[in-house]
Amino acid sequence: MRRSGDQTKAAILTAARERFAADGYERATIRAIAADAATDPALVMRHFGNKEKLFAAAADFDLHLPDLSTLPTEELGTTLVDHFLRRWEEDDTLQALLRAAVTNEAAADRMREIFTSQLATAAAGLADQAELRAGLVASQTLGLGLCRYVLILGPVAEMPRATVLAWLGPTVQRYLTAADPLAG
Amino acid sequence: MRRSGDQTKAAILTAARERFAADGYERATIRAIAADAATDPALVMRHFGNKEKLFAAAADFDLHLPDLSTLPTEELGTTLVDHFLRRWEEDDTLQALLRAAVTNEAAADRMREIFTSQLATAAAGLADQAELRAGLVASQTLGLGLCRYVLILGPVAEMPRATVLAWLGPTVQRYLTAADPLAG
DNA sequence: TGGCCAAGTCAACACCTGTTGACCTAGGCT
DNA sequence: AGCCTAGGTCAACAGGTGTTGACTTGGCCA
Repeated sequence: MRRSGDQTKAAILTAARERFAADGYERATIRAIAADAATDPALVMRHFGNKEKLFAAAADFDLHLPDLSTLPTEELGTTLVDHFLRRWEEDDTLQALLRAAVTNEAAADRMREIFTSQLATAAAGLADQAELRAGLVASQTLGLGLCRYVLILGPVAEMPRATVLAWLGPTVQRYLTAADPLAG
Repeated sequence: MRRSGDQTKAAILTAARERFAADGYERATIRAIAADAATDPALVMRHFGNKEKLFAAAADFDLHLPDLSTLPTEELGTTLVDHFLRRWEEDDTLQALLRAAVTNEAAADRMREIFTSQLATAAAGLADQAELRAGLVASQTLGLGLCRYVLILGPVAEMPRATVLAWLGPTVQRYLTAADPLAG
């Protein structure tokens, strides 16, 4: 029996996400991805054109942020941190994106779009200076993802979920809703 | 006139730091580094042995954290954030280290040592759970460096220094000195 | 002056990369 | 049956990589 085109394409996509997440853009080779998907490098090219487009397809990502305006104000920060943790864990995509973004301009562009536009849109309506607040939240949540899932810094990686929420929740909360500390 | 061995060695080291910082470990090639240092790839090998050792030499780094116990308690956070900003800006080393650490295990190891041991040592004496607090501070400061200097997220990269200090200072301060929010 | 050694040059190696094009083959269609 | 096409295989390409070894050259010392 032979696989359908869509089946192989999906297998390639999954393998690509795993490789990009584990190795970054340049160390993830088409040959390795093809081998993981039990297929031939040439088929990868036929399905996705070239390595850049394969990455673009594998790293398609949306934060799927909840509507923050319907939440009780005091739970904002914790809810958001919890959401980020789940987004990191349920998928290899964010890890692939971050590992690649550090050396690949296309990946960096996508990160900018995600952590600037998407976050700023969600932050709008809570307080003024939505973009600045989105940037602050990005700095803390990306730092968490970097330390916990990419660099695997002992204390951060081993921290129980509840501890992360208890410490970072208030930080994100403040970034989103507190008054500008420089005003006045 | 011919350069001394030490002069070329130093030129190579500088070029290597810049290339590793700009391109990451795999995209920074010995040939490019040699060209930047106006020398020959073979000389790079003679001076440093191989690429791994060259990176190790180029990414030699110490946070040089101030003694936190002598500081007024309420300035702890701001002082530390300011110190990190300066450490990122005065040198390409931290950027080289972070860009490489994402795909290179040796670089990741060094990052772990720096942002776990060095920070935990400085945090000891301020409160209990020094390692946990070091991890929290690492997540915020590395996130800041990542967003501001590596990914260059608009809002974070353009934020004036004073704004960074005003927002992140209190966060770091809390991570270092506040009581465990889960206790009791 | 002649010799010696550090410093620099050059060409090649073995290997790996993305990518291409020619080829084969299973299996549903008329 | 026989064809046609989607799916798969294979070998090769051009280019770039870290690394090596043999060679040349400049400048100091005896």
